[in-house]
Amino acid sequence: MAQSTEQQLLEKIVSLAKRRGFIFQSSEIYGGLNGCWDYGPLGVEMLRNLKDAWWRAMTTRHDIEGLDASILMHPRVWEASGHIQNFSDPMVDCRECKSRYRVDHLFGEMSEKRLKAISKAANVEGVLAKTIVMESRDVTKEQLAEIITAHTEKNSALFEALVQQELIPCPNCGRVKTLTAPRNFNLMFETYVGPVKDAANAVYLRPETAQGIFVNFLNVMQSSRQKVPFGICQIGKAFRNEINTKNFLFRTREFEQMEMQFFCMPGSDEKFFEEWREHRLNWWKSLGMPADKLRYKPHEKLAHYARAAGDIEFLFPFGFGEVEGIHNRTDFDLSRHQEFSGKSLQVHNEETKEKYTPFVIETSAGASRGFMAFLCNGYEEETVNGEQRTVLRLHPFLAPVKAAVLPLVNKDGMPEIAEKLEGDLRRSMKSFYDDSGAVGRRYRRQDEIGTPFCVTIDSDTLQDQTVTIRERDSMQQVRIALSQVKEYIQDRIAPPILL
RNA sequence: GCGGGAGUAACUCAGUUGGUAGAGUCACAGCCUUCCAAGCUGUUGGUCGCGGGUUCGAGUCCCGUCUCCCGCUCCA
Repeated sequence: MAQSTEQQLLEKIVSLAKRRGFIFQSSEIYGGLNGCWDYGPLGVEMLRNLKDAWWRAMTTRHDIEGLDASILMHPRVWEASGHIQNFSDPMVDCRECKSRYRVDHLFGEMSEKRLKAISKAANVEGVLAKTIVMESRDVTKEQLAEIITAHTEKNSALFEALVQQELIPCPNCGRVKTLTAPRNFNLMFETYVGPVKDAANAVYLRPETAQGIFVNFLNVMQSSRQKVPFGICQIGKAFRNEINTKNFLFRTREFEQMEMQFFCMPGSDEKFFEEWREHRLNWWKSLGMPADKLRYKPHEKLAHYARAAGDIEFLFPFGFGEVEGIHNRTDFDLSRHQEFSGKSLQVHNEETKEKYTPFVIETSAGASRGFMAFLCNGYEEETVNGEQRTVLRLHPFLAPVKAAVLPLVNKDGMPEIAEKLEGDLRRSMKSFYDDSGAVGRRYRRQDEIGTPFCVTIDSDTLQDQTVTIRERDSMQQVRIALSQVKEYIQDRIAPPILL
């Protein structure tokens, strides 16, 4: 079957990423591990640059503090956050047509008649009788789905009975009694503290970095002498046991987040949500993403904690995909941690002399996804003088190598001058010395890894101590004094300025 | 988890009815080269994804499995 152009593009990027040392498959010599990837020498430089750009954009503000919380946290954290309840969905398979469903999604297409029959049957089991829903007599699909799902998580007997009574057919093939017993899919990775594997000492690998920020809210505020409104930011790994990984780095089980939680007064939350949404979109643009490959998409269904939410999406070869989520988390998290820990997380309002629980605006960017997005955004093939040129148009701040130093030919002392210059540059930026093959070939090699500047030592250098600097995207050259090279490049690889 | 496609050198791929694993690129060592790659010489590099089976003999046939891509499903 013919592959789409987009598919070929992604494969070319994956291939380049491996060949040049950006991304390798995890444990490759053992056949790989599903959805796990390693960052090679160039990949790790670029990833660090990306994280650095984000870290600078956050922590150079007066109202944001940094944090690096432990990946393992007290298990109660995840009860409070709702992950233990909401991150495990009962799912069923159809034995005949092999379709898979979340239990709560099974009721969407059902007829009123069938719903009533289910309600009746379920009520016999005494499930609905305990709920408020029955008092209003009319059970909506959503309510029924919620009740049965919640019940099924604890005990699957009712669900199985309903299937056997031919009340829940497969929505796809329509056959009855073909659905398997519900199984819980827990999206959190579980491990054990101490050498004994026992449910009593089970802990989780964090599925988001946010909770480390919430539980440290007061610690940070007091030690840094901040006052609401202010934010706490953190970069770190998070883990989700996804059913399916997909699209190279896009959906993986281990990934890195760049999160900032902004604490504010209730009532100011909507204003800060808008501000941060704008600000974060601008950040992506400031690193070279064109407006037509970025969009903001509001969530249609809101999570249990959110009042407003949306995604910043980038146009990947496979279509638009989320690179950052913006959420108004309200006071949900702090309130829950207050409730579960018994510790006050309220702050004092100096004007009204009252205590309140701050609202939180979350900006949660994917470092791994962002990395892939910039790789895809930068990749370009073009024809120059009849020859193909592959170039990674990365923002200079993101580029893994900032400058290559090349002797035009390997004689007349050019290599010596070039090596000395490269040694000087190396102290303040990632640089590379290359003397193999024709200079044009060396330029193209640097283009392929996104090096923004190539400095060439030629015969003029021997005469007047000047060199050429060739810019990656335009391929234009300028001639400047050897002594000016470091300053010239440093001016042009600075982090973007964010307004 | 289901369906489809793929897996042979670091990369892209050939490999005929089952009969001694190949090319180009890349890399490395030289030569050549005075500004936009694919000139010359040489070299390194392969458990043919992995494990079984059939066979005198398997990259090739059969079974299982892993990984990647696509589509479903999933993605609080």
